[in-house]
Amino acid sequence: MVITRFAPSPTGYLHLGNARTAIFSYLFARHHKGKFILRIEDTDRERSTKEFEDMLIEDLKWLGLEWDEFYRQSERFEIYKEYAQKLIESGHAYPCFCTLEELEEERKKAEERGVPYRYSGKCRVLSREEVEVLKRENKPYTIRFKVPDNTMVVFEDLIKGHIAINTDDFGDFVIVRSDGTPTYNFVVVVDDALMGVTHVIRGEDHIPNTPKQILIYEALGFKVPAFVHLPVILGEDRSKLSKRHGAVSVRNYREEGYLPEALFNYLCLLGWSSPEEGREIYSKEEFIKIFRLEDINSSPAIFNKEKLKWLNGVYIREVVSLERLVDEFIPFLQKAGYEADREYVRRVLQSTRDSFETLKEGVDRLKPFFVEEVSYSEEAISVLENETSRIVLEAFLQRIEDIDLTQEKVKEIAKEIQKELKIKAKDIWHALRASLTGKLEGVGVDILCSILPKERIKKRILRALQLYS
RNA sequence: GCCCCCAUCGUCUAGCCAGGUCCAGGACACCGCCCUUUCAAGGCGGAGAUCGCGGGUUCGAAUCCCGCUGGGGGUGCCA
Repeated sequence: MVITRFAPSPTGYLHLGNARTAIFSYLFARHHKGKFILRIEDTDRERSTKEFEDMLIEDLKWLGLEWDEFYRQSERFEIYKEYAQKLIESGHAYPCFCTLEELEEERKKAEERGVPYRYSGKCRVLSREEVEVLKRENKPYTIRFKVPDNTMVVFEDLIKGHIAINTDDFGDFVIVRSDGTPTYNFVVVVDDALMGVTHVIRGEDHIPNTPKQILIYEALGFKVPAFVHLPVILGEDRSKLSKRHGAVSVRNYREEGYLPEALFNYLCLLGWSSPEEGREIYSKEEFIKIFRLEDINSSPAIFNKEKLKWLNGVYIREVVSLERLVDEFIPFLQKAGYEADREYVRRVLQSTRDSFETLKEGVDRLKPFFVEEVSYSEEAISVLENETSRIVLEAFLQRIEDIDLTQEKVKEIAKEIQKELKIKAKDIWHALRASLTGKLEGVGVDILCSILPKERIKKRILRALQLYS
């Protein structure tokens, strides 16, 4: 059975790159009817917080991911301790009493001489007696993994292919900190092995860690899983997507009014392309059905907000159901301080959902449907100040009195006014638009009139008349 | 510095593994036209890549090989 996992550390909001990694892991597991695990990697107690963990989980759920098992590394320290002990006993690891300062010194020296830095292995040769003495003196120590000299560690990455790295490139590394907490490269192996993870899917920034981990798998007698290193997501300037590129967390996009399905879909399109050439819109279920690792591109992709936005627009106007759209839209309305009953919102969106690309943009564009009174732009005011506008508005008011306003009816009335009063169509619509929306651009006036309660229409026109004619 | 990864329109990509059907296809963005009461949306069309560069191999290379360059990542008692 295929088992994959997503293993974020709760040190910030869910990053787009991580979200994509999670999605691919999830899709791969579901495609193979396997298991998907969520594991919180909070071994770094300094930087990890419960708040971020909660946010991470919330955002993952919002994206539509569900997991079959959940773990938190901070609750598994006993297990790691046990395996660290095993490694020491089998001679694969040893205590290291070097201080941070000593190591810094070594590093600096290496740099000065222009040679790649590796831990010297000073403590590797300490005798059992020396270790006992130092321990008795209560000297703090880390535990280091003993890395064999000049050995090629080789693995077949399912995306990158054959990768070979020489152990001399890294040297003995720390697996347990001096405060007793285990480090990433060590716990990730213990957990993946114990949890039966078959495919380790993660960002390519982990490639250099992989040989270290393979060495631990082997030392512990665990089966080495398959590795899948996803290309990273880059910002416009081709450097790794990060905070300085602006909105980079799932949360940001959620708050901007992006639909989870659209973000999910877009993230999948970064680096993955459908075997059905040309098709880009897929539901989660469809993705699960056709997702294959072979279709993942091995080069990094630049995140393009424009395309995400376009895709979100596609979802808003034609993919999600009206009811879902209403559900998603209402919180944004409320946040903007507008109130409206569900049925009204439903009617508004039914005829306007094809004209905006994010929910936030939608709220802005549909303002005239939800506010009591509008405020006028300079251009709108200058239109309203025209004599023609006054005539149009008065004529319109007169004619809507006993009529049930539909889009067609509004157009009819406009035509009547055009004919009878010899006023250009453009001027009629301009006047109506200016008085009803306070602007010269936006939703169709006929649509607005067919949905906005007549009392409000009258009130707005009257007010415009009062103020500017 | 050292190690590793990557390289097709501005961007995401198809094609590359199994060389000819590719003077390179699609999507976003861009430009133009149409629709139209405005702005969007939509429809139609256009421009945009000598496939990073240089060598090979071959009758033939985006596709195979070598070198170079460029970009990215890693180089932690972070993950």
